[in-house]
Amino acid sequence: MDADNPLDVLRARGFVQDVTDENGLRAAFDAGCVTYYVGFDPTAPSLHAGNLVGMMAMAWLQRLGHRPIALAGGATGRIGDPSGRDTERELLDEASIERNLAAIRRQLGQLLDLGDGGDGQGPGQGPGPSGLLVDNDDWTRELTLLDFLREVGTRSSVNAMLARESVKRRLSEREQGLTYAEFSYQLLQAFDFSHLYAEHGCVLQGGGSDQWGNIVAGIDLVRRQHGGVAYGLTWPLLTTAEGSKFGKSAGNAVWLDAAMTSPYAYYQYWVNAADADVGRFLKLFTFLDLADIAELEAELARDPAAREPHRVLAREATRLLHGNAGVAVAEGATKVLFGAQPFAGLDDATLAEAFDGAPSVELSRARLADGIGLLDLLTEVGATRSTSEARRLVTQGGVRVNNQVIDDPGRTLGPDDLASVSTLVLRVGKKRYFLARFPG
RNA sequence: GGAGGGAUUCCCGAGUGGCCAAAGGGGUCUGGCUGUAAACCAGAUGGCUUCGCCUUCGCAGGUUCGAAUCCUGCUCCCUCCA
Repeated sequence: MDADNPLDVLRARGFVQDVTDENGLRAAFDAGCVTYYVGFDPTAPSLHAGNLVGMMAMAWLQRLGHRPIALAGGATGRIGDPSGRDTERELLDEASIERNLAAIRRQLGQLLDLGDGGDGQGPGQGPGPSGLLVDNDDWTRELTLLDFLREVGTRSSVNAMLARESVKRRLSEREQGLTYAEFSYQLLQAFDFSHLYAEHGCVLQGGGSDQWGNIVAGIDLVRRQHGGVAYGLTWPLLTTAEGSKFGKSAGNAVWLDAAMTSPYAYYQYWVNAADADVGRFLKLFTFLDLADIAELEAELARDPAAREPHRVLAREATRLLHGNAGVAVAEGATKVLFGAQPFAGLDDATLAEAFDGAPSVELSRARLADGIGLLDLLTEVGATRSTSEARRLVTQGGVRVNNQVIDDPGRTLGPDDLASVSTLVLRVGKKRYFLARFPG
């Protein structure tokens, strides 16, 4: 067995759920540079942690000498994949999709060399040739319905389409139904694959395991339309050890955009990984050697309370996205926030750095002088959604001002409560911090 | 086209005239324990100017001192028959 085959590398790290033709793909990898693609939906203003699996898989393959194509689903994103979702996706307007595409391009560039003028410093950098970022809107927009029916429609079996699990489920659920657009999604995605095969010699599509059906549809179309051989590879859809969805923190997505999820919050997400997930995540989301990871896992077993492997995971994951500067800020803030000593008498700059990324609100100094109700402030800062909720939290002892518990819902805050010259630190629960600034 | 059944607070799901802001479970949040964990324990979970008041039980009306509960119409869904 050839330990250097990309398939083995990916499998050893947990990226492989299923492969269509293992021996064929293995041979293709051995034979030379394989062009592969992974699709990303431009339905959000940023990619999120859930997209990392695919991004890392792509980066590994590029490192091993193969050529990535990132496909932004500018066209398919306008329809919505019915796989794994119960309701039809809301359609996005053109402007948002354009904006989202730009973000995807930027973020993928952090891990991959897409040869598009990005910084090219991505850790995916290796012997592999520069990749490509394409938008399927480019070849779908001009396509007429008749062309599509002739090229794709005549080569697609409705019987096969109906047999797909995602379609079957929606058809049997009378409550939901399936629109024609959604039904056609698999053909559009298949067409993407076929197009990339013809244009760029792309012979491999990767995706989450929920994409299996769509990928297979593409492989079929490549064969029927071009007589070509193509492969598919899926990775597992991650859930955390607690069974919750991977990449969600307090119900919110963990975004890759620093403006949406600060480096500190991002770092915290990883530090908070469950013990049972740390090893798996190290393999998936860092480029550390497997041997080093094995060592970390042993360390975790030996002394779980130290949580050193968690920190390594957080540091590496944060570095990939936000660089060393991001790591420094995140670790600095973590030290202050979770350090033993109370942070009294700090200056604004220290506070600002420690809390970089914590939600903050600027309020007028005059209001502070007049006295601001604690409940109102909690709500204004975004910690709570209503005064009632704020009252509950305070009464339950879940609120701290400058790290000191205040359980009097009638409490009014004034200038004396500032932690520094102009900043007041609110903390809800164990780890949620909010800042109120009162510039003088 | 005909006959039944159903729509309840974030989700599931009780509730058939006052004791219902609405059982129970899930989820979530807070507190305790701890390792910034898991498990476990406890409390909370519509809003507000919070010992009280206001708005919620598919939508719109009506009966009643009083309705999530009864009546009328409407919308949507399900099951069976044709």
